[in-house]
Amino acid sequence: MLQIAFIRENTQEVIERLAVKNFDARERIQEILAIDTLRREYQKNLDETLAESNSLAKEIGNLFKAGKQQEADVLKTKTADLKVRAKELSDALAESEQKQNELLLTIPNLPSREVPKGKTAEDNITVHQEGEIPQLYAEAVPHWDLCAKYDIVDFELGNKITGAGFPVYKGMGARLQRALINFFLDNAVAAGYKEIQPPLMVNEASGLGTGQLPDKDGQMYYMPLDGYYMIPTAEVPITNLYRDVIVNEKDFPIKNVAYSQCFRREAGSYGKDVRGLNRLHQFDKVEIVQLAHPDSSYQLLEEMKNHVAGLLRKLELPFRILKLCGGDMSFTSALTFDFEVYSTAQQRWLEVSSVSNFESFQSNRMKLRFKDKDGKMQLAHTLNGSALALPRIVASLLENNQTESGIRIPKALAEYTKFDMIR
RNA sequence: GGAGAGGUGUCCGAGUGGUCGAAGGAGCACGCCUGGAAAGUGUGUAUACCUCAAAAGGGUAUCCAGGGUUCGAAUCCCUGUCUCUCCGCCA
Repeated sequence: MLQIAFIRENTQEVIERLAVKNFDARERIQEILAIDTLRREYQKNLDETLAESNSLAKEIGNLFKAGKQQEADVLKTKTADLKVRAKELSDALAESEQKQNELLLTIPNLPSREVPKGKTAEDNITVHQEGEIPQLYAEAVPHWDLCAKYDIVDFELGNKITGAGFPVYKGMGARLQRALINFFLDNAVAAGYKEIQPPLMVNEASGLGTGQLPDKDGQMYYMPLDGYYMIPTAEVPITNLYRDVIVNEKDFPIKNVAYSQCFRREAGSYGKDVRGLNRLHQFDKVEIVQLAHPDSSYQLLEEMKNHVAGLLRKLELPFRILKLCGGDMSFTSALTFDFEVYSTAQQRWLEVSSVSNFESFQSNRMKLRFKDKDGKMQLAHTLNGSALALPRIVASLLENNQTESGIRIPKALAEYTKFDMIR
């Protein structure tokens, strides 16, 4: 959430930068500013009214003590009017505050100044590419066929038990999953991230904190009986660990890593994009999250990118890094880099990681702050990235490493799987 | 799920319906003391919003949350929520 004071003082800049995200904020901002003026007016009047009745109450108390009943009673009639007025004003204030807040929640984060203009994924900029795209033998097939051939991921069984998008991992498939999770976690811990195991369901306040709500309501699974949401990513519980927290400036950067299953309704997805492991309702992901001092958040974003790149290198996967254009960025992000690995049998790039700096957008929603050197309260910056999401990594590992005699497991990973071929 | 007890500042902890943003302690910060440290000692130590060009200052709110009673609520009443204890159920 953007800060109202910032919008008030930098109205034109806010509108211009939001335009990079293809968000026409002109009308909305005017509306917010109008309510802001009104809100402050109510606040002022209410404060004055309450100040008056506070001082009258004090006087009445003193008169009672002095035994001056009658004089006290006279003042009492005065306070009755003030009370009515205070009630009206506080209702009006609460209403305008709520309205303003609702509107503010609908404004996306400002893109950082280096975000390229653009409307769709076509306009993203490839900033880096490395690794060789392997030459496959003639009968090479996409991963869903490999999954069936080696009986490692069973989509049919998942359909039976739950529904589409909930695969069952079997045998070496299940072991490969477990190996990848440990591989990713170990690498993150070695890089200084503290391992956390969070709840897989969160309450509404947490959804609001990281920005899934109200923007992506409908993309999360919801448990109406208890009012909980299944997490779409560990980012939600992990970042919300610090909701309403004043962290110690000396502790920056705070680095956490969590493995979790992720649940996404993926309403509106269809076609070849959802084939096999390409898009699932339940999947596994290791997520890294950092809380940072505003001065160093972009430096840390680079560090996170390097970490992710290092993982892909160890897995010997060809990958590229995209800087997302304004139109392809998420609601909450200020700058995002996507990592894509090449899936040779599908002949397409698959997104396996998204690394973002949210600046103070999430921390303002969460009231995640720190006291700076001058003793002033400041919002921290939050960052996160996938390191990594499993399904498409598995897809490309299977496809890129398939041979006539089985699927080769990269060396770094074989230490974890305890097998180097899937046969 | 049933019964009971309780939620006060960074922490511990006091609190009678008015003078309580809140005693006292610990912690922390800065100073004095010391060769240095400990001890001792002095001062300070919440957040949000409004007001003010800014700072200083001032106002309002906040003692789990939301309502209510009252001229006045940390204190009384109601609801919710969380924690603890006991019982039940259970991986």
